[in-house]
Amino acid sequence: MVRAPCCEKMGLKKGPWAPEEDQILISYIQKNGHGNWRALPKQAGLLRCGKSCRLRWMNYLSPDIKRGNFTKEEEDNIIHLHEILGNRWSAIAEKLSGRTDNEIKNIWHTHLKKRLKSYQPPQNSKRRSKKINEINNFVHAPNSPQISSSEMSVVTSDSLSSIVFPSMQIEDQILIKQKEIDSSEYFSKIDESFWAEELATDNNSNFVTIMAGEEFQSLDMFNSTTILEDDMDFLFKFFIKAEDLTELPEL
DNA sequence: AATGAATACAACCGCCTACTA
DNA sequence: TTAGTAGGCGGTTGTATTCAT
Repeated sequence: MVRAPCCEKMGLKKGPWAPEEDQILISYIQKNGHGNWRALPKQAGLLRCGKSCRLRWMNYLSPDIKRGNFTKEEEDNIIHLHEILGNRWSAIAEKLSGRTDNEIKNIWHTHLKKRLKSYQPPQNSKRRSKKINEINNFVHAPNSPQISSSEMSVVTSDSLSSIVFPSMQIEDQILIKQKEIDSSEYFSKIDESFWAEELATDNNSNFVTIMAGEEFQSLDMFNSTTILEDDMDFLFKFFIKAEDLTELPEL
């Protein structure tokens, strides 16, 4: 099947939008809405293709769009969501009201990527692989310890309560969490010398609980008890974030 | 002041998916 | 079931602006 080009007709305008074109588009949509983007330019009297109109409205003209510079909080939100969602810009945009996927994509490429340059996850380290094996072996051991109710109460009653409720999606947990910490501080601190001391599973709820010193943090993130390399990346970063709240010793 | 490099961001391109006839 | 279409998405490009020399 051959897809027809967006702008079949010759003479349709491309490039930056003129203020007059913006005004025509705004007026038309305010009056008639935008049910059919393909038909819209003809009905509105614009020499643009429907796709171009849609893009202009969605990314620039819509009244729902928040203009102006990104706040520090918004930038932190993007960084954390990108850790979870990757380059799914529209999914990230859904979590940031008033910001478009295009805008978020742009700010990622121009600002935020650089901010994270200092953080390099320990990809191929022997220590890292060994630790993952240890953890997986531990998790699958028939006599894996169970989380006691007293341990769980520690998890859910202190400052970490917002990130451990099993009914919440992990993205929501992060969204709450990210409001409380400053990402620029901890990314530079990460190195592979910092790991959980022990790990235990709750077989009933698929919880993974990391124990470090006197503190316990629980992550409702695995549907299976196998910890994969990718999970570990996430777990690693997540744990570092949790560290900010629990005041673990300096690295 | 001139100019080349770097940056910012709006807009486009092409692919994918959902929907419909 | 299949072909065609519209809308949505992520990657990329083009151009205006800012910065550095």
